[in-house]
Amino acid sequence: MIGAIVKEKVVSALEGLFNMAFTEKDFQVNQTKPEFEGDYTVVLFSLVKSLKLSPDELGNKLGSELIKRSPELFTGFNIIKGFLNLTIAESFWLDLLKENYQKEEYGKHAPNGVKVMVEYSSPNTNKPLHLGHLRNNFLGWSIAEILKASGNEVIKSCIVNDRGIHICKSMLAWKLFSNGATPESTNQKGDHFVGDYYVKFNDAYKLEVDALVAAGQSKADAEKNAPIMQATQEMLKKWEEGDPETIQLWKMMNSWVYAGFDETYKKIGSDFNRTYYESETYLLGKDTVQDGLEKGVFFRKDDGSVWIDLTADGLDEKLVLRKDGTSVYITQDIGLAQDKYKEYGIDKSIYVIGDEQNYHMKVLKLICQKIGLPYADSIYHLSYGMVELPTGKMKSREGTVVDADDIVAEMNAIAAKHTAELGKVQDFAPEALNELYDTIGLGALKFFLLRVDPKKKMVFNPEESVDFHGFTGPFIQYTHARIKSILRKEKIDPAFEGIDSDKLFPLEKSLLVSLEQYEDIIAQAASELNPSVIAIYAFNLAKTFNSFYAEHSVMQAETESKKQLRLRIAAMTALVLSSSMKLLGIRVPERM
RNA sequence: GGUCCGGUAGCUCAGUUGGAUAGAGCAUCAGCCUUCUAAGCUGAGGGUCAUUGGUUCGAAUCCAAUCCGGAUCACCA
Repeated sequence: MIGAIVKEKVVSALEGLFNMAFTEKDFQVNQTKPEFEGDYTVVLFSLVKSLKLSPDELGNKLGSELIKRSPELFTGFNIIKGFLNLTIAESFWLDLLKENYQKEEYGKHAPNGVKVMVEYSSPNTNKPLHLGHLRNNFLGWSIAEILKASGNEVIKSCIVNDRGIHICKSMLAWKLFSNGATPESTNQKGDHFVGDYYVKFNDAYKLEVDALVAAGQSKADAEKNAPIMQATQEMLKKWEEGDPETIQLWKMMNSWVYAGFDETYKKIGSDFNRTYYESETYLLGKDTVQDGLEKGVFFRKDDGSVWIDLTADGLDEKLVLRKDGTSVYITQDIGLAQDKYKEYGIDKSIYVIGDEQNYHMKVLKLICQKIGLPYADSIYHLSYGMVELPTGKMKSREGTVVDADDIVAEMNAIAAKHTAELGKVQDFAPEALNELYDTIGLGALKFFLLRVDPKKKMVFNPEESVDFHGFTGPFIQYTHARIKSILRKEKIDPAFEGIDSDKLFPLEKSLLVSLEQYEDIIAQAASELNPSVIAIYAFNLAKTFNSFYAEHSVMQAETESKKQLRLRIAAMTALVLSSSMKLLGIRVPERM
């Protein structure tokens, strides 16, 4: 905000001085580096040339003019090597503090009337969630919150991949190997239970393939001819024909999985306003293809299959309907994109999907544009990188996946261990302790997965990643708890009026400058669709507060005025820490 | 091979869209708990920003080429 105000002021000062038009793009305004005096800096180089002045001359003119025009905002300036460093009036920072130190909604933007759908999570019903899914869920949830905070109306959606050959694999394995076992009978979480049968299928399949290869078949033939695979194909056919027995088995196993997912979602805090099931959407989009054929968007090949030619866009030809008239992956995505519009009238659509689908999403957007979907230009693929282990990629076949439920439980256990060692909350009741472990453990995990740029792949080291010191969630939570401890002991006097007369110490000022930026940070995170912007901001704010905390006492402040000032700064810092962590889906405790 | 993404300290990552002496955390070393919570604070060491060339007042950032890593280019989803 203040950055924008400074720019505005500079533009009008320049126009007044030189009697010509300027825009905010003609120069840059940055925060002044700590080693120089001042708060915000105008970079003069880009103006020097056109105005034919030396940087010093221009700086002096501009600096004086700014102070002359806005003495209430600018109180001083200096020029160093082409940089005009401006000092902002203390009253500006103090007013900001006075107005906002207890405003819950501080930093949030007014509604902008834009409706956006965020689709995320999108699980398969044949295996439990793993670490990669967690990154997806945390990203999606956080992006939705950030968009809300920046004024958008947000609909969180989820598409469940509940049909297809892979689902039939676990169904068949259950039929063959379970002897009627259920999650209840084995005391297992439903998604893990079903996931185990998916693994059992693959084991059995591999044995059959090996046997056929040993008997002289080629690998490709063996993979096709393995009896268990053929039985699976048969089952998929039955499912598509609506065979009651198959459908019933499918429903039963899905219900197990959903029960497991619900538990995990509840634990990690994911929720959705609208859930789509692929079993209900997989036939969508065929009409659109017919339509597009007539309009010439698609074309039919001799064998009857339907394609779109994207070579002009630098891509290939892409199939949208098989020769037998059945649809493919992209077909239903086209249909679903239209349904979303019909149901909600959305202006934007964000898909949180891994970067291995960059090509697919590019094709989807192009097709939506060509068939004239109203919001097609605002389809955005929030593409995120894989989560890898120090040993390399996670591979389910090699048992190197980090299971979501396991890692959440492990983080809780570590939180419990640290908390016990520190011994600060021994008076907590057991339920309160468990809640605290949840808050800290999950906070550490979420922060770890959200603090890096989504599009980058990341390494998760089970040993090092669970650190609770430094650039972590618990560090910020701890800072919040520290502040709350002060505020429990010393109350703010809301009627106190005499704060203005005091000169701010550098760390007091730094905190206020940081707090002032919160609104801009939300806007930046929303426009970049990047929660790490928030994470980095919250960390820096907490760090500044901790330095302040070590340097200055709140309760033993030099004067009553200083005490009231610092209490307000502390309260507002706690507020913004809590608010920004909430945008990441992370709770902050009162004590820890 | 085509397309896209990435390469910054021993490790994991920032770098405000071209600005001041490239910054954090972890790890290492040295200090700080009779004073508001030490999950903290202060300081030190650690860099050919993959390489080469170009653009200009000025490049980690923009352009070109090269090297390395990854993803993708299915009538799977």
